[in-house]
Amino acid sequence: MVDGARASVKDVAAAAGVSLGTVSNVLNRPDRVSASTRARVEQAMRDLGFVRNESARQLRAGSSRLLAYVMLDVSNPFFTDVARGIEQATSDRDLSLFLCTSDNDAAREAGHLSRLQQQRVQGILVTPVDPWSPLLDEIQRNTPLVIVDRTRGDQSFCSAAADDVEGGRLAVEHLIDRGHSRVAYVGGPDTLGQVRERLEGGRRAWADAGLDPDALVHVSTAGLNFADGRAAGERLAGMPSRTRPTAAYCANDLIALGLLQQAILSGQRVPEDLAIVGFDDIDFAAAAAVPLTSVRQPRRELGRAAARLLVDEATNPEHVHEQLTFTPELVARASTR
Amino acid sequence: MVDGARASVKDVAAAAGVSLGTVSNVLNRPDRVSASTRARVEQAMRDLGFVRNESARQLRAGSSRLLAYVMLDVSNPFFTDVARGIEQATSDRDLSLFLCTSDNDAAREAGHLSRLQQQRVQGILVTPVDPWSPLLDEIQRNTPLVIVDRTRGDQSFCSAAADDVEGGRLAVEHLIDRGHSRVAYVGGPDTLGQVRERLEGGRRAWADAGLDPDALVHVSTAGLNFADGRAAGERLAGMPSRTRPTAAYCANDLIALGLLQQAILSGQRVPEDLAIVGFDDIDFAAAAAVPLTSVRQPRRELGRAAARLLVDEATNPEHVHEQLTFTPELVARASTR
DNA sequence: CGGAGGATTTGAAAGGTTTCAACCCGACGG
DNA sequence: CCGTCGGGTTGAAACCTTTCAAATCCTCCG
Repeated sequence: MVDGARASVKDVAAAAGVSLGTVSNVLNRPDRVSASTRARVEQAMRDLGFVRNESARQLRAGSSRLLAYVMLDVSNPFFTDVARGIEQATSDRDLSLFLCTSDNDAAREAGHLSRLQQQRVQGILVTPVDPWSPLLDEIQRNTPLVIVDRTRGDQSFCSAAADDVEGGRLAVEHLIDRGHSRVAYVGGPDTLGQVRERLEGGRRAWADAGLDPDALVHVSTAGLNFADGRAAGERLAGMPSRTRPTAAYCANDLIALGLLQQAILSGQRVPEDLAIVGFDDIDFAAAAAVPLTSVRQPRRELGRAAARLLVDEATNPEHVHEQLTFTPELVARASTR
Repeated sequence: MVDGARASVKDVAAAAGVSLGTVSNVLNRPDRVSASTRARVEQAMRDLGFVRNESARQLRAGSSRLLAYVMLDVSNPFFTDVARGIEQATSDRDLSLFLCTSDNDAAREAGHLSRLQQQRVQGILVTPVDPWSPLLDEIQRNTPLVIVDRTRGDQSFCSAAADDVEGGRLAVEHLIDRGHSRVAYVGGPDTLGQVRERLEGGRRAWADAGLDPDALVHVSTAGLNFADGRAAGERLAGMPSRTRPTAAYCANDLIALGLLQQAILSGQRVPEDLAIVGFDDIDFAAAAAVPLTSVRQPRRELGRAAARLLVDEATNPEHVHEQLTFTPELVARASTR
């Protein structure tokens, strides 16, 4: 209805013929102002196209209704599902959620974290590139922060994550049950704690079954994407058939799907020639042409729980850090049947 | 290094023994302050753990360095790819990008838009639930706004989108070339302009080839997801084989993938029994077990272009709205071969 | 008709930063 | 030795809201 310069409460007050305080009351405690005045003020707001200036509000009131989730990789459906879980838990409480993406880059992550801190957001959820980064401690001095899908061993942060060791155990036990005795673990880089833990769990199951440790080979990949899975598939296919693993346990579903595609392209049958287990159970896993056996993490629930922890940390003065661990679950499908 | 109460410029000034204005200069025009003073101030900042209050900065300075993209559906890789394109274009200019997700819900979209407006973000990119919503016009009165992956017919907004009619034509021409004469268009709901346009293009190709209009059947779905694709697959499979289409052209890749899976599960061979064409060419399309023929949209480029338009709208006083249209391209793969 | 008490409304102060005109001071030219 | 110049520095004003104690208005009771 109007031009460039934005109307302020003052303008609205003038237009409605009331004082500044009354306009603010209409905005924040509408019950305290008489119906007729309120109507007049609201009309004036519409006429002038008034939009509350959140910066000023926040500056004075000192609180923001903003949460943020700094995600590692938007392109991985696992993280977008977690984000939806978070959103579910926050929309009830009329908090709004902003998503940022670090794209696995520590510098970008740092940039986002520091901007969020400057914005004085209520709290931050983050799946960090490196959970041990001292930057996280620094942020937490001012801003509630919860780690998602990762943990530190100590009690220094709230976190919500799945038990990766247990997940690895489930995956490999399943393959052992299916009679496999030469298995590849496909994943990397080893700098990721998660990649190591998922392997560790697998190794334990392997050892418990009394199998030859050397028959569980680690095929290391550069990252955790599709393309990495395909590349690993080629390497696997290149192995002499005597020593070639009959099953692959992958550090996540993207890798598993890449591997699956490569296997099919090169004429292998899944699961007869190569059984495949993924990790995360993203929707695309069930929907793959050979539906993928995968270790399911409760992604939505992970997000919801993390959001709850954050809200508690932000609002409850007696908050103590809590490390939630979710138990994963094996979903058997055609790729190992 | 310190406790609850946050240090302000004033505290820093006191600690460093300088005036308030000098601290601000260190922050904003470091060249104007002598090296020794600057060092002293910076040390004080570190000691006190000073974090600039962005609300106050923005309130006074009047400008924010924030952009936001309100996306329709985080779970659709198409949109996350667009988001990455946007991010590419913005990170150069030290703008930071926040992502919001409307999840196809007009009310949530409205909430996000209005909050962003209140935050006085520099500009908003949005893939709206309904491009004709008057809310968009209202927002644009105050805040630069660019429509992504949709357009209005008129000149009222900047937008960047692909030519959906042309895409539909490509898809159907391809199927005609492959000898199909009974084709299903799978997609919905029809309230989406995009769903209609992609069909429209297909119809034109169909008509140009002089084929019977009734042989291009519209299998309508409730939404554009995986599950919708599977459901459509079941309906297709239930048709008597005489009239059953030999090919499906899907409104997007998620539907196509769902359909593909359903087809394979029910024992059909793709493409022999059912050829499938998708739309968008998301990464999962190429990686499906039967790699999917799809109409590629330049997703990253779409994002980048939209971001450029937005920056221009936000900074160039002589800005005129521009509607960018990208030409899609057919990528033929095994699912139609 | 006076006054009590509750419902409304008012207006100034405060919140942390940036901006900008004014000020200070040492150096340099004359 | 004076005047000027310019780099550094200062401090008050301004940005827009919210908050809160104080003022005002009404209604009702005695």
